[in-house]
Amino acid sequence: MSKTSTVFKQAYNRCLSLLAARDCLPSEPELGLALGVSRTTVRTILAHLAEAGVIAWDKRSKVRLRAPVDADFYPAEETDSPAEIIERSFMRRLLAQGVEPGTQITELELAREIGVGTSSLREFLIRFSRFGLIEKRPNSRWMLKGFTREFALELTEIREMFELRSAFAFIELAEASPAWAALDAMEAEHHGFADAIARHYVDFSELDERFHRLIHNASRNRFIVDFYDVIAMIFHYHYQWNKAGGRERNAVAVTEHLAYIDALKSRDKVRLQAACRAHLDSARTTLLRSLPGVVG
Amino acid sequence: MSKTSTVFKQAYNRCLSLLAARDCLPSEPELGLALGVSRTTVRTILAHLAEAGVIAWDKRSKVRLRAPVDADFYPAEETDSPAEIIERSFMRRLLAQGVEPGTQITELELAREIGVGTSSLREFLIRFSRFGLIEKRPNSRWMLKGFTREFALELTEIREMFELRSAFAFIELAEASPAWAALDAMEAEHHGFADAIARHYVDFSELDERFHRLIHNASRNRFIVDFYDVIAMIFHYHYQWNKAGGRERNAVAVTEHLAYIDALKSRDKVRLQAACRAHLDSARTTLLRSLPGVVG
DNA sequence: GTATTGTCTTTTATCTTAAAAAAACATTTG
DNA sequence: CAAATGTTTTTTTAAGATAAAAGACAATAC
Repeated sequence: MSKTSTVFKQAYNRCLSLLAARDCLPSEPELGLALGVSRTTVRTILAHLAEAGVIAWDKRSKVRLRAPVDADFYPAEETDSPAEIIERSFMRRLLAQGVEPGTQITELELAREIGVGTSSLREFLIRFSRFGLIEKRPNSRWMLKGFTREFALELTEIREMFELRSAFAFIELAEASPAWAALDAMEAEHHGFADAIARHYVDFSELDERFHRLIHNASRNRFIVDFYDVIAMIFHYHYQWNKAGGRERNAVAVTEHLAYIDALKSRDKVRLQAACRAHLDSARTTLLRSLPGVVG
Repeated sequence: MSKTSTVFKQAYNRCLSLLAARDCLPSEPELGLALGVSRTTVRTILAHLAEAGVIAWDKRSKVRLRAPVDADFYPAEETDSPAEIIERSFMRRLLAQGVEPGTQITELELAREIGVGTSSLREFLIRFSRFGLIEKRPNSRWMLKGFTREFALELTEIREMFELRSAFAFIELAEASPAWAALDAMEAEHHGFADAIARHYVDFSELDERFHRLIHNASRNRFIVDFYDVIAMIFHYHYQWNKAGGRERNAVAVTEHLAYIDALKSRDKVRLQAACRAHLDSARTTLLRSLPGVVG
């Protein structure tokens, strides 16, 4: 087969949502910008919308004929690209189901099980190998190393080095740096969470990631910034399937983040080191406790 | 087309070299181990050797009929896999010729220029992207970030963090650890270089890499160990095409390594920090000085 | 009976191909 | 004539095909 049309389908759905609130659509380049796709895809979308009777399209005029209904949207199963499907099912195997360290995997077999071509799977594995959880011997199979206690310790060791260094870089930023404004905005968001934590705790991981990325960006070092991808990936999937104690965990994290933000604003290195360490320590403890096979 | 037979050709050449010194060959599994290939490939090699009249092969007996001559060997152009060809030509563009930061590259065009298929090239670029020199926007091109001063500074910043930490981990190793014996052996090798540096300076980079990998391994952290791949790659190619001052550079490095080794053996943290820093500082200076467009 | 060889099966590396999506170029419209 | 639309070309994504290489199993030799 060939390239899937998931880009089109996702953008089509987004365009339908857009149409719920408007009665006409902007120019093709503008719409492309809004949907994050090329004009070629925009025109495909417009053609389909016209065919579905949602809009009347004639050159510059794209007028809504009727409000979009649920049946107009492409179902979720069709909007995921093979790359996304592979990532999710692979991470599920690795983190949710848990695999024995040393398990070997073959590209062909895994591709068949997930239902994608070998090339997509192969590219995913190559991309994924930088996370340190799999390894390949040339002309031979991939070896799963497993999400073990050792992995978690090695990961957090680097994370702590990088985050501490980034935090120190942060307080050296000029007063006028947009990072300080972003920090203020995040402080407000955290207070919002502290108030209504019970209702929103599932969404905290997104704020958590944005907060730590803001700090890491202050390092102005691509290796430090990129390494956060590893952490984000692990935390994203691991906690998604391991929600035990999520609520209390997040309440603690919000408090620690607020202390951390305070310390950053004080520009006091001793306070900062203490606040940062405190948060990283509790993050490590939480991660280790959630691992299978560890009594805690 | 299909998989290339470079594994066979390389192993065939190595087997011919082996035959120069022996008058018969060992069992198939043993030979496979010696050549680093599977028995399937061993049997292909034996069949070809027999056909070329180099050996007489009948079951367990593989007797040499004549000494291999130059014409028996596969030429160098045929023994490189597409993956190796891609790596070399890509690195040449990037480091030797130097590219403007921000240059965009298309997979298809580059594949045509190098003379390989798009999938091989694509896989290389994905693998290479972890080095922080290229970046990709989905459904669009790759962007070369260039081997700039910023890159060199970001790279050395991490390198210094990791190496210092590894060096401290090294002196905590048990007396019985094989790493100490390996360090002694390397010290001797360094003394060999110090004596005959003029003749061998081109080979120093190999010893340099082994030395630093020995230190990094003491960290027992896969992220630190893996990161040395980035450094090794950069140093390998960069100095290969930038030999100016190589001789003096290596003489200095040997002296610094010996001081570094001494400091490790003393297990004195203050001395170690000084020796390690001194070497890393001069490595950084050398790298920065060799960059184009920097006066120094 | 263990190591070696002979045979067969599976898997990887690589190229080719097809459709989707982007990008470039040409034409029209306000 | 600048911004939009119409058209064509190029490039990426994804799957499939094929020979090389690895791996597994059966048969043989010492």
